[in-house]
Amino acid sequence: MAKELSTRAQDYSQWYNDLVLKGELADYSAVRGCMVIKPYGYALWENMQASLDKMFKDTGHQNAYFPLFVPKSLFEAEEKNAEGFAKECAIVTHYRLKTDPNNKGKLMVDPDAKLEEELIVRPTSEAIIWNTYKTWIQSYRDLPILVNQWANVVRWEMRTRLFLRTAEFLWQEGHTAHATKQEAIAETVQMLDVYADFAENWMAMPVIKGVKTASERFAGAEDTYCIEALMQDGKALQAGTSHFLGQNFAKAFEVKFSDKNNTMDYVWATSWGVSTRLIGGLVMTHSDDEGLVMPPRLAPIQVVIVPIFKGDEQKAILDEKVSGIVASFKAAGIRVKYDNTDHNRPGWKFAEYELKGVPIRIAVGPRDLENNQVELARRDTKEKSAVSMDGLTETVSALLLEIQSNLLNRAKKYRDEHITKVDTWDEFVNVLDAKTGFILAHWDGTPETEEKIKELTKATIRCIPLDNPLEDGKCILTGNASIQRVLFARAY
RNA sequence: CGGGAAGUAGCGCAGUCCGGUAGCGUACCUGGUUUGGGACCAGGUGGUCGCAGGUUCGAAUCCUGUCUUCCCGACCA
Repeated sequence: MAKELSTRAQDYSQWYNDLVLKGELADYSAVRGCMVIKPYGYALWENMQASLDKMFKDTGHQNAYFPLFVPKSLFEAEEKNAEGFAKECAIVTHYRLKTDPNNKGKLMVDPDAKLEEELIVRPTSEAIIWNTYKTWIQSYRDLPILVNQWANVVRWEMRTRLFLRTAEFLWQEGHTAHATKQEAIAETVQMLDVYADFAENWMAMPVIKGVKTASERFAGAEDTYCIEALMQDGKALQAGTSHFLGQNFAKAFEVKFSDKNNTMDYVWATSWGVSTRLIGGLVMTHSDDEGLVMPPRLAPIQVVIVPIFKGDEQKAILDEKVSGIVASFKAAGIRVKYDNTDHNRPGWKFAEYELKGVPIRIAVGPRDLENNQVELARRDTKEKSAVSMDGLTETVSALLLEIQSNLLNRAKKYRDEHITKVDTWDEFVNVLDAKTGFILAHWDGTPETEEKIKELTKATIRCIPLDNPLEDGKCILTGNASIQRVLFARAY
């Protein structure tokens, strides 16, 4: 029977959970705050990884892998970084269990197996990586180091949500070392551009590039650049960050190099990352009340073919005909699934693949064979049309591109309609509550005002957009002088 | 971590107040009829009621503890 979904209007949070669970992206697990990523969800992640990984390599980076555990003494070396993450760390204190003498069949932590030094399960890897880089770097000839790792990290969040905030999540973290400040800043900006490119052109999720204010900055960074996306409920999602770390980690870990003139200097650093949170962003950007909507470039299944038949004889004819179509699709690089299972009827399959967000559905039955055509349905607009079997691969390839760009345009239109310039406090509060979305408003530049606004409205400064025009104005809260508008929103 | 809700068959739920050995829908299996938007008929399989203690002749039900999840806050990518 029907898998009932909540609608966005009814209950946005429940709608999101329904899509993730019933669309079979992920499941809850027996572990607090940790989810099981199911094959369909993982296939999506693999497609994201593959695209990003290629972009990293095209910009000169290599993959490596560093340990899951960070000795406490290393973890605390960079003070601000340690402080920032201290409240959400999982810590390994023992290395052995033993059978509990007072409780048959149960295990207990062996008190004799206490570690000399606790190990922190990495919430991020700067510490262990910079401790390693120390041994890799002596001369300017060793620079730059351009390394990325695909890994899992653990942050003991108080409140978790599937993909958006889980205690363990998958991500990539790039960690680079440079001889000059300018080069490190250029790297930070370059990777931000890579993220923005990926978000817009693969995920079809428009983003605003910007710089975080001091209070929203990554712990241990000089500057945090970010991409901010807007979800359908009008809340912002930080989709990726790229940090200019200055010489903070080099100083904390004593990483120096000698330049051409044989003078010693600390190394300049960057780090940048995106996570499985992007999947949550993708879901909330495109999906509708019928289910997920996958952008073709990342969709695990781009085209599903549903045969319509009565009896084995018709099925055999269709199988034969469709196998040619499938081969042609595959040759053209199209990810296609032919669902000729007999235990679900066509109507069931239609609903199921809509829920899964497959961009294009092709239905083909005896009637179509007579007319040398198929029925083609697109997920983004729900339009159905009869198209010729001749040139079908080209038709489908072109339609996938069109759906990809339609999704981006649709999301961009929504996003642009939800960027509002306001000049007064009343307007600010009204827009935040009624219209929602991003708000461009003047701010006096002080952390105190930023904090006060957050307290009063739950809105935060998402970023100072990179291409921000300078413009004299008055802070919406204090009325003090301001030189530019900044981007506010309520956020995930 | 504070406030609220929940955990019973793969999934969605009833039963819990008032203790007596578990039920409905769906899914699944078998057979048949079906198949262009979530099929129908008949017959079946499947649960130590989240977990651990306790009270009792007897616990899904009462008591204590604990784990997980959802929603709203504080914290965060």
